[in-house]
Amino acid sequence: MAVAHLALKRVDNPVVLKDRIYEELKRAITSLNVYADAEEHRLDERQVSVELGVSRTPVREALCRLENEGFVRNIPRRGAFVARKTKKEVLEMITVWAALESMAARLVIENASAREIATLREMFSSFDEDGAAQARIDEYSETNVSFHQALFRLSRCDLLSRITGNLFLHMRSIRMRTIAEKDRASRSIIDHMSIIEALEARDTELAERLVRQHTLDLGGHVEEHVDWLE
Amino acid sequence: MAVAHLALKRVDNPVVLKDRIYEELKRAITSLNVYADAEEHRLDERQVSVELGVSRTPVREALCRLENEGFVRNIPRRGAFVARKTKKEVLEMITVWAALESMAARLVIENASAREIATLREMFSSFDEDGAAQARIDEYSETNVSFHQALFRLSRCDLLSRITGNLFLHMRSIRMRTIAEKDRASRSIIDHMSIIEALEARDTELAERLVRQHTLDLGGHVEEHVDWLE
DNA sequence: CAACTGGATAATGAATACATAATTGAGTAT
DNA sequence: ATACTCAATTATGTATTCATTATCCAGTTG
Repeated sequence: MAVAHLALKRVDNPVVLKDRIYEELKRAITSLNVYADAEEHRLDERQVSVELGVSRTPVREALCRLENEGFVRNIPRRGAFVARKTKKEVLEMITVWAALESMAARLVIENASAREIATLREMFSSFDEDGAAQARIDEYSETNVSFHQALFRLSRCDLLSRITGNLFLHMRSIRMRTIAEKDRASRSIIDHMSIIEALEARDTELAERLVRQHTLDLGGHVEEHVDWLE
Repeated sequence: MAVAHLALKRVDNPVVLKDRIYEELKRAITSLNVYADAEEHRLDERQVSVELGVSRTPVREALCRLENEGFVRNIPRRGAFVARKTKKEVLEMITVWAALESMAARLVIENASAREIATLREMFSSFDEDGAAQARIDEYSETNVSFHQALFRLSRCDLLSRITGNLFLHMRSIRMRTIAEKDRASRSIIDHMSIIEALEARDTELAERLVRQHTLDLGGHVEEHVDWLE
């Protein structure tokens, strides 16, 4: 009897409820603008479980994970709340980000091909004219995020990408506001071009310094101008 | 009736079972030498809950958190296992560590007093003679860890400390083995002294570079000599 | 005798039930 | 009328139960 040689793919781990709930809650939490209104966003376990059509158990496990990642704050006997970062915490996130991304820049120079680095430049090709970034600020903001994510991807270090992934989510609402402010976009695009040039020139020290400074500048901006964080 | 103005401290959150179980499991996991023997360490939910005298629910929540922090690997319908890092993952942890600690060095120079920096030097005072570190290798290893932790503490950045705290725990068993190897201790103490001198001189760029290189050297050592990681 | 099939067993994922603590509102007293 | 007390209600923390799935062993067949 001939054994059929089927091209079988390894079956992916059975997706469990708690993971899907985790994903869904994370999506929901990161898409609502936490800093827009003053009131606290409470996550009612029962309500969430009813809305998702599941019991409280997997919801609680998802909330545990989200709490550990800093998206949710759980107060015993009081319930779960969408976490709001203090200004100090935001500044610390930016500091960590600067540390990680400057290391990513080093690794990009070590590991990425000229072709790959060129893709970074191409991302900004449609913003060549003066003021284009400012004019299409939403679109530019997307590109901006993509640029930073690409930097981490090209570093070939999964852990860097993973840690930063959550930092990005935390920073999203904050970033959306700051990047939209006057004169930040044009400044930002100049920084990015300098970074790309340093990468192309394989100048490790320069690239590292530029990346770090670019992010720390954001920190300085937040420090000075953001007053809507406690 | 006069209202007494007592100096009241905010009452600490009621400690809940899942948190204590988390602490206890984390302690137990990080103290067993995962890389010593080949067999997988399985965490039986029922056994754990019976041993701790609680139900499975808080145990599961603790395991969720530990999984999220990378100490436990949960395979659906199979159970929880103590996570073993691959060589790639260890090298990535070291990379992240280098990134964070070199940033910490910058912040130490910004934020720490001369007195505080001096405490770093004092930590090594009892290892002054040549070979002392090598002779009392266990004691030196403790001091070594304390040094790095102190660096993060003096950076005044809680987030840096927190992220690194878990990295340290992950690295503990690995570090214990590598630091004990021939000639690593004396090399290590020289590095540390150079770092302290750079901090004392408030030479940001030098301190940053030395710290990064010290940690990346550990990475290089692991890359080259550690063959007991998959 | 070896290998495959099928059921028994055991453990995890999810749901439900129960206990405890916090909040809220009504009632009463000052 | 205001403020305090106490009880009812509600929601969280934990335990327990149920269901599904993976593993393992025995029986059967070639």
